[in-house]
Parts: sequence; C-alpha cells; structure tokens
Amino acid sequence: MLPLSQTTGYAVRALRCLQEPGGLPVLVEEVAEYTGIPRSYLSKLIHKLAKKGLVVARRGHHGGVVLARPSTEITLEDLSEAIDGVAWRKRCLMGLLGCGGDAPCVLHDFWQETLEQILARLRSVTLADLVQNHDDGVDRFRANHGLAGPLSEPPQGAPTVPLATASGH
Amino acid sequence: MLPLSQTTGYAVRALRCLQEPGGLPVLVEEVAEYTGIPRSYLSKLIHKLAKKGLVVARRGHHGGVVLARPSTEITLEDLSEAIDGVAWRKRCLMGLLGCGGDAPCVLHDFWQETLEQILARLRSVTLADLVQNHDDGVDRFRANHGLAGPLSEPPQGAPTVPLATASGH
DNA sequence: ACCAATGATGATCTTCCGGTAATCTAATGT
DNA sequence: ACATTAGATTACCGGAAGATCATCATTGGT
Repeated sequence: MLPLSQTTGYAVRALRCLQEPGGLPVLVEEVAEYTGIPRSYLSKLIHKLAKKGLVVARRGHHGGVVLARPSTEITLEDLSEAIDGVAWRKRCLMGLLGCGGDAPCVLHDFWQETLEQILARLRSVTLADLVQNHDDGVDRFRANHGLAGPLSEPPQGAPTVPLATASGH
Repeated sequence: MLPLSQTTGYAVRALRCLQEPGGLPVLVEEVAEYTGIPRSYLSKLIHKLAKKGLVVARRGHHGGVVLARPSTEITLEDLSEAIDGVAWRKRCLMGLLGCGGDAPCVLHDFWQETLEQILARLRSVTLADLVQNHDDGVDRFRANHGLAGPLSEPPQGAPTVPLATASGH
C-alpha cells in the first residue's frame, strides 16, 4: 500500500548509524540495539545491501559494517531498488487487464506522472539528507560514536583496520 | 507497494459489469467469468461492497447484483476505502519512528502532498469514467447485456424484479 | 410444499513479508 | 593452533492477502 516497504525503512534507519567509507566499522549488534530492528533480520538486510554494493561488511575481530559509498551518493531509490526491486513500478494502478500502451486506463497517465514524481524524489534524497530530522535514538548513537550531526568526514581517531570500500564480489 | 490493492482492482473490474440502480441484476457467476476473478473470492468481495452500501445483492431466483448508487456517484476512493480502509494513509513513508508533527522526516511534506494528490484523483474518478478505456472482455460483456458504451440509463426491457436501491442493513 | 437458482459463509491452502533462533564460518589476537 | 569475535546462513514461526472448495441459506417458480 506504500511505495516503500517496511524493510526499506529499516535500511534507512540502519544506514544512518554507519560511518563513511574508510571509517570505523559499526557492529550489526549495536545498530540493532539503537534502531530497534531485530538483530537477525537486520543481519540479513545488511547482507543484502552488501551484495548490492551499498555497504561493506566484515566478520571476525574488528569486523562490522561501513558504508561502501559516501552517504551523499546513496539515494533512497538505491535502497528501495536494492530491497523491493523494480517490478511494482510497472503495474496498472487498478490492475486492469488490457491497460497498456494501446488502451491505457483513465488513470494511466496520472499514475505514470505520479510515479515519476515519487521516483524523482527518492532519487533526490540521499542518506546524508536523512541524517537529521527525527528523534529515534540514532542521533544519540551518532554522538556516542563521534559522528557529527550531518554525516561528516571519518573521525580522526581513525580506523586501525579500515575496510575496503569495494570488494570484488 | 501500490496505493490500491489487487482486490480494489477487482472491485473496479467487477462493478464495471453491473447495471445502474433499478437495472437488471447481473449474476456473480457471470461477472466472475468475464473478469477472470475467482468466483468465490468475488462473492466475498461483492458482499463486502454490499455491506458498505455500494451494491445491492440478492439471492435466489432472479437474484444477482446491481449498483446501489449511480455509477457517477461511486468514486475510486469509495472502493479503496471500502476494501483497504484508511490506515495506510497515515504512516511515515520510511517508517521512521519519531516522524510526526514535531519532528517530521525530510520526506514528510512531500509525501503528504503526494498522498493528497493521489487521493484527490481517486476521488475525482468515478465508475462511470472507468467504463471505457480498456479491453478486458468487459466491453463485450456490456454489449451482450445491452449496456451502452458509457454506463447509461437502465435498458428499456426493464427489470421484472428491480432490486431495492438500499436495504436496511 | 418443494425444487432449482443464486448469493453467503466457513474451512483450508498458498504465498509473501516480517521476525526468531540456532548454528556455521571467517577473521583476528595471542 | 586455538579461542574469541564477529557476520552469514539455515530452518522455522506467524499473520495478512489472495484464492479454492464445499456447504449453507434464501428466494422465486411450479
């Protein structure tokens, strides 16, 4: 019933807790605690985002998760597409059978335009834009982790073991 | 993922097969055949719409279904509301926890506006507007049943047993 | 009265999404 | 090597939406 699934919402909340590429990795565990997203579910979600190249996850000692791209280069559309795919954008609003190029329904054009507006907006909003404007505990989290209000440069007390920004697969 | 559920789409397709109030009742069975909506599922759907006062259904000999209001007075929003309710309109696009009056998310205003546009559109489109503009078999159906292109007056070969336009419960 | 026509209803099934728990596996420090 | 610390993976649970089937209940015709 909404253009973004609950899980995409989770992705937004979760990624807001991460550091810029090259920054210190944050534990899935911590993110789960601060966002209220169930740990195991979050783990899968993170993994999915990692496969799509949006974050880098690393296991073992000093493992954790870091953004794979600067927060200014991760849009809401990226997240939506990574999680919910793209198929839903192509269906007739009312599910009319013959609705298509040759015989569009009365709402066809309206819906195309509306969708375009929505997608344009999702494209124009980046993770960096989402860093403020809410109070769900993440700000506190960011403070505790030395992250400035708006996502900033990686902190000076730099990573002992910086994670690669992109891994082969 | 879309503002209208599949079932609401069904409702649109189904109601396009019905006659104006006072017209001849059409069988659920027939509607199911012509629209491809599963018979039993459609039956329940019709029942739901009947409870909401959008159609009148009658069982037994010469039973069937008829619109309870003129097609010009049944909007898409009526159908959407009857079937999917209204709760989904109130949620934050991204499911952010604190998103509300005091601390709206970056997309809050955009989403409010977009939703308003969508709802306005659903309100402005009536069943009568939906009668043409597609080719899903319903036009053939309407022809077979003496229904003009756009929904028109009830045919002259009038109902032997017209259904009441509104029933107590 | 009875029967046939016709919508209503309840039980059940499938699929998808969100969620949980247990276990596996990779990375690291010692 | 080995223990510890992480994320990854697998199996399963539960609810909602969509769908099916069998059966019930009402109505009109005879």
